[in-house]
Amino acid sequence: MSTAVAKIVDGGEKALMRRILEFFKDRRFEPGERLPGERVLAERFGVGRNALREALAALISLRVIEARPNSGIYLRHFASESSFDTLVLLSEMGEPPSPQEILESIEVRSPLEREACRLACKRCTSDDIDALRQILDEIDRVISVKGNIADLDQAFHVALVEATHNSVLVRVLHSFYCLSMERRRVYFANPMRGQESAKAHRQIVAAIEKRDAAKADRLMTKHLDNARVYWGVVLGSSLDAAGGSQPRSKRRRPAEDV
Amino acid sequence: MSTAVAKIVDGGEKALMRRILEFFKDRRFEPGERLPGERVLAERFGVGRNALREALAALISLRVIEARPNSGIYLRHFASESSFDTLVLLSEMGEPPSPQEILESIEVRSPLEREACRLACKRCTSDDIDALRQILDEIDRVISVKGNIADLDQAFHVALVEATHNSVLVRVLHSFYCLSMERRRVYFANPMRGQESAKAHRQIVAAIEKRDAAKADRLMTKHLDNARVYWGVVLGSSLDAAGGSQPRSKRRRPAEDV
DNA sequence: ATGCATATATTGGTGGTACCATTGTGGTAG
DNA sequence: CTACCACAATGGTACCACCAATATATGCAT
Repeated sequence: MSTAVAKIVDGGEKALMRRILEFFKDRRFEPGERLPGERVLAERFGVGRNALREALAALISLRVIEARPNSGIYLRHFASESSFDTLVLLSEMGEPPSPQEILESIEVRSPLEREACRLACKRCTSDDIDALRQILDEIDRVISVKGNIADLDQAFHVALVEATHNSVLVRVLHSFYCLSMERRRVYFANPMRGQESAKAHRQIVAAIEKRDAAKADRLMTKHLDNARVYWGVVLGSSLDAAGGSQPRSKRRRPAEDV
Repeated sequence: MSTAVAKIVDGGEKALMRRILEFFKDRRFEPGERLPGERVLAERFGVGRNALREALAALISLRVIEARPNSGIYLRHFASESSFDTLVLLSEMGEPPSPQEILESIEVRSPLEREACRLACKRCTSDDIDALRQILDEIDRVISVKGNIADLDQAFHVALVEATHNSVLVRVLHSFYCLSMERRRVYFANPMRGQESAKAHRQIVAAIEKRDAAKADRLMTKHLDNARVYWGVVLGSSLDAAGGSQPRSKRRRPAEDV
């Protein structure tokens, strides 16, 4: 859905933001460096100062740049200061994350989702469980007609994290889900993965319902590990052994574990 | 620093964004609801359409609203869809997070920082260690003159997470650090806490240097627990028993299970 | 009364201009 | 060399006119 929305909005601001960010990369602007004035930039990109300022406002809100009145626009430290949602926005406007960023994202998601499982075990209500079960049923239905459960998979994970009743965690993980939406769609193009996923989901929900945090954690770890390994292989990375989960005794390649 | 920067930028867009968000709250807009047109909003807030659109562009980039051409502006689902950085931006413009959000943030930070410790043990370079030690020395210097180490504390945590060489993790945690900057300053107003913190930092760095992930994790857990308990007490919450980590007496090892 | 076609109003998107307050700079007078 | 002042450049803001697309209203013809 977020993609569909993005398509709607796309015609506007975001294309310009992308061009601006590419401009930064091309020109090798250093963090802290002052970049051309608004009027110059507007002319350079062939847009009015108005449209440019809107794009800059968005970039400011994402902490990519900062504007100092009567001085200029300055590039912030890119990798560390700019918000994670910069990546989300970029991916929404068609700039796919790099393989590196994908694997890094999975690495960050894992401990968060595991924490979500543990918290859900502590705090979930029967309503939360109902919501999860409803999504599980819907997933089964879609699987039975060989549909793509990408959206429902995200809905499940959202519902799960909402069961933690921690709105900050919901927001953070929601950003991750948006970031990986395209990849999720590819992943679930294979219906078999949908079945695997559905099975794991049911087990996780059952563990949460029984308030068995250890089991829920273990199941989620395994569940996420599948995706991590999959993308590690697909992207041909060597990061796989450095994933977000701790050695679960077996299934760990000591190959490059430190 | 981010606060200082915010002060510089403050005069501009952000005040308007805050007013808009307050307007949403006051009017009890429901998610998905269409809100007044740009021209109406501009007049309502007594600003030009231009300034309003810049604020909207920022809110769009944070996924608080979405604009559909030839249709209107629509409010997105607030708690789950809007980005975590919305909170960061709000705090930068003087809207402090609620106690609830503070404790929730700590709850999310904890597993991330623990993961950062583990990853740093695997991947940190001697340069990373040097950077950390340099900050530690600087912290000692400031403590010796009874200064406030809030900024340095953040620098330490940033340097630590940078030692993971995971840029996504850096971005996410950086957002958290920005969000809690004001509180950190309050916390370290008491020099004793600075000393406690410095000691814990040294132990953590030592553990990381020895690649002892279990110990680093344990130390970080304890370190964060101090802050969690502190803020739980200060904010008078009952959430403390539900925090991201277990009671210290239980001495959890890295990923074990719980 | 119905139904289709046209006109109108409204939407967000964009470019342009003029102006403000502030600041940095550079030249000039002392 | 210093002090002062004028000027240029900055981002911040407002207002305007227009566009393309849409939803709504209108009106005409059947």
